[in-house]
Amino acid sequence: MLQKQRQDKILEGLSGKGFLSVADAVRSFKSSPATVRRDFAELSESGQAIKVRGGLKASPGGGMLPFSARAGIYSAEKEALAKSAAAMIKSGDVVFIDGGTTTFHMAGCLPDMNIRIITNSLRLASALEERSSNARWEIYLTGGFLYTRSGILLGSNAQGSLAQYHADLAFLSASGIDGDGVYNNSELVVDTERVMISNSDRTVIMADHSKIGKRGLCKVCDIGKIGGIITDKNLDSRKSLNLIRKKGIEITLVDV
Amino acid sequence: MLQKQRQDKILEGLSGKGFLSVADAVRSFKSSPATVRRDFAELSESGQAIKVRGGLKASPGGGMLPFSARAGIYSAEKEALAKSAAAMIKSGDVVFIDGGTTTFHMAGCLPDMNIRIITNSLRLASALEERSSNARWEIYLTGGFLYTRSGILLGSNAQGSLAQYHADLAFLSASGIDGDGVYNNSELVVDTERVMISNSDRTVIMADHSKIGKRGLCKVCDIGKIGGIITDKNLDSRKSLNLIRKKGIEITLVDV
DNA sequence: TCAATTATAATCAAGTTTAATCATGATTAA
DNA sequence: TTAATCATGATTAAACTTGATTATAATTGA
Repeated sequence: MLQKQRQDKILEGLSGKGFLSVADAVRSFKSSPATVRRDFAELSESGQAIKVRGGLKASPGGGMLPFSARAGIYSAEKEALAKSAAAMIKSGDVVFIDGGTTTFHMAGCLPDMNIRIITNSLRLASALEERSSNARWEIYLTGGFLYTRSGILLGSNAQGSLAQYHADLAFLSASGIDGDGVYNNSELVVDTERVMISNSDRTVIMADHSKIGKRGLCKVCDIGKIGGIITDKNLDSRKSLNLIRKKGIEITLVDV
Repeated sequence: MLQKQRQDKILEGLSGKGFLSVADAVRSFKSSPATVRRDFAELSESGQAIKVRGGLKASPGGGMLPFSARAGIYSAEKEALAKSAAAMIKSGDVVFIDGGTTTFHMAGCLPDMNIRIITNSLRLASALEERSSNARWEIYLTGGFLYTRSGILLGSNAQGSLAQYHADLAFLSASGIDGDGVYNNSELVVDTERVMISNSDRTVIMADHSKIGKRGLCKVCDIGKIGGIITDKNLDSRKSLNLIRKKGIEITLVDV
């Protein structure tokens, strides 16, 4: 396996579990400990993860896969979720759109209305820019530090930028959601998401079925703060969903 | 098989898997390793993929910058000015880079050092992001309203973001420059440029020969505020340049 | 605490990959 | 036709990656 390929897979594994031991990596990649250590060292050097004794830890800004690696996952579902989310937007609305692959799909299906879009995703802004020549959109991007693997702007500057706006709707991704709260894997992402939630009238979580009933590294907010959830019908069990519904959250189930 | 055909197929394969090794490509296309490498190098040069040891990796943008960002921007002069500008940067520097096609070229030639780059150009940030996996850069983007024709962030939010930083060097484009001052054609652009100038130790204007001795709609600043000018040697007349030199501005003349 | 265990960093040789160079044949323009 | 340009494949020296080895450092548990 190519070196870079292996390193991307390491980051992928890391974003799921938060930690990867040298021994596990040796098994998964059939490489020698020396090679695994060198990979860990490089990823740590370049700030994409943190080397600790015995293995590699996800960095605080991590939990974010290389965008290209995630973009393909469940894309049919994500596309459907995005369509459903876009349908909630009315002319004149101001909307926050979070970074992440699910929300990214909204770029392709936002209605041609008078809307203002505020995002911290470089990718989303780029994609919107391409389509915007015919559309009546105003696009605002937050400032901040660019996390180059995910194309998201984060940090205090991003939060400060967001705090200057108020939106009718906020569309957020999540790595997990259950009857208790909403979760995501990166601390820094969570920080900006909290600002979006508190500065918008209604928050909608977009999460494909694989996220329902799961949790993640960081809790974004109590489930009560959420206005609605959009997910797809490919759920294994409706148990977690019913728990969420009991809390009075509006759930939109999408056919794929 | 034709070169173009082969490269298209390479990109096709890449979008599915994310990786293509030299060895695999040699098998699929029945070409020599040398040819495959040349193809990989070209695709990487043009930003459509990323060359890594052993093969080719899908670009983090999942594919592409906005088409307009790639098309018709290249020019040998701008490339040369950008190289000369990049050579001024030292490790540890904080640099402002203005939006504009000349400064955009710096994305391709910034040195692999520990530098922090602050820009209000979405295109530049996107281009930098694609190259940043190997480099030690920290990229900051200003917030603000996205001007979709130019991919630049402007407005009070952009100025406010910029005002929070201080840079060693600021690289600015201009639509004109003479013995009196520096000029640009958009008020909003000029507003952000003024913030860059006042918040940096040294301002360098990047302007090809056609801009020397010209003016523009808005005056950005007095010529005295400028630290240096980078231009090319294809000047018709050195008269304006001498006027500028008399004011004590350092002028870098670049061969094309 | 100390010794046993485990993890790491440094070094080296073997194996790969790469960039640079050149020669060849195809294509195009003068 | 001739010259010029270009894509291609072969060759080779240099650069890089890898796994093994070994000495050093950190952790563990009695």
